[in-house]
Amino acid sequence: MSEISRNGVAGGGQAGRIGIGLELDETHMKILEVLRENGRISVAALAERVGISRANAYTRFEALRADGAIKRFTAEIDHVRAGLGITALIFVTVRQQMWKQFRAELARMPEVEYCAITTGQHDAMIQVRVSDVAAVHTMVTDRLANIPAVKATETVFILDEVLRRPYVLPSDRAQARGQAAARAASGPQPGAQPGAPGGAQAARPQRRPEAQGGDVPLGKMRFVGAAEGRAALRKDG
Amino acid sequence: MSEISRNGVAGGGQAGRIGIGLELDETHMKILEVLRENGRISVAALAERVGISRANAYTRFEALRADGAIKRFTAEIDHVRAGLGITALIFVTVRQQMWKQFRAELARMPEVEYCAITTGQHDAMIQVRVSDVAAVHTMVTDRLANIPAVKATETVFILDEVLRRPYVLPSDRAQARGQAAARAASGPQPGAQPGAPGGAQAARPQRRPEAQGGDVPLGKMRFVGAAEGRAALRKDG
DNA sequence: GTTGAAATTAGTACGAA
DNA sequence: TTCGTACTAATTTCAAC
Repeated sequence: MSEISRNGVAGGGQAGRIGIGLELDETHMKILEVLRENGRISVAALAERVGISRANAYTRFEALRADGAIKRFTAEIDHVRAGLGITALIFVTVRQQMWKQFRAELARMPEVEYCAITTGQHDAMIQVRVSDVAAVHTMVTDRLANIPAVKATETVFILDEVLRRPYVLPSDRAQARGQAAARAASGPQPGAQPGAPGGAQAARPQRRPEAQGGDVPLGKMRFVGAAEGRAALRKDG
Repeated sequence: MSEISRNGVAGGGQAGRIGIGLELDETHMKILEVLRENGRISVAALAERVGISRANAYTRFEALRADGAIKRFTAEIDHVRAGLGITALIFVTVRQQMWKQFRAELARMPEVEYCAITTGQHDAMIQVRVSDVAAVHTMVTDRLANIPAVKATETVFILDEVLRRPYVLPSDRAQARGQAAARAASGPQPGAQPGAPGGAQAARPQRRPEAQGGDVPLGKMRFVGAAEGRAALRKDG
């Protein structure tokens, strides 16, 4: 189990939760959508936007929080303004049976913002934010190199973060499918507004765009599977 | 300019902001730290935790928001509970001079949660969240393959998200450095609390841990530079 | 930049549909 | 379950210091 799944809520008290919890209906999803785009909205305003009563909104809000469907509320910071203008991805190959140590060491590195275990050539990807490129070098050669669990690393720099979206819920999907189908009929629309949330009340046809013939030869697409024994390694972390 | 830097605040009105904006002092940083771990805290409680008056907290809070240092407030959702249990990373090689189109198409794919332009073998990394593995396949072969800008892709699956931290501010760094130095003197402390925010008032010695002899041969560490002409390509997106 | 008081709003508890 | 209302507590705003 990951740290994320173990302690979903920072500072919250509902640790060790197991089981499916509550079933999320469409109203729950609407609440999550609103909360993702504006985490500081008042419950009263939330109720109005979702179209339910205030009391109901309070009940569902608390349920989502307690259930863990909402893990936490956070402010997205402009890292450049905060003095951490350099972002890098470090792909790490981890020595077998040493995941636990790797994770423990990760927890001690505050410059690590995100870490995921992946299939493919490497075992994990970590994202770090630091003040300058020298700090990346220090991070990799001094900090990561001192972890016995780390077998090898590969570092790339992030030049630009094009997109970071909070609109990732199944309901968006249906909407996009409809838009895509419409586009397929009417041609491209370059001026589309990517992040505009206004479509919450819009109709969401469920048509799916059919395959239209690719520009990329399928041979150039690689799906990279897990390295040997990766699945087993997940358990001991 | 990326979408992120162009429209920092979702739904906000302060678009098109240029320039350095306000200088962030230590109090601003404290505010950001608190807000990252609890985006729904009241300004009154925030003032108390930071150790300033309410009026001051309101002023600074608004300044940070208007300046764009706080881009938005959002709720972190448990994607598994929300029905999007599969996360994948797709590394994309983009055809030169077609970044603009690539970005426009990305904006139409709601399953894309994050996209960054990187140095290294590929040009961009996108993170997608979908309901099942088949959807990843569909996404890559049907959606991405139809974008002329996409030359090639490589897909890996995320097996587990070990860490997602909101505690990424320069002030954390000094604290961690002090901890690291202390550890170097007193031995490892496996039971350390990674995400515990309580250390806000703690002393932050600025000592840096010196290099202690690596376990990883330096030859196994790769820093991957930008592909040819990448810097130029950034401008036209 | 701080404190204190007024106005507004948020959160809670209840009965009714 | 959900809604509507009334009640209590808290927050935000605005003033003077």
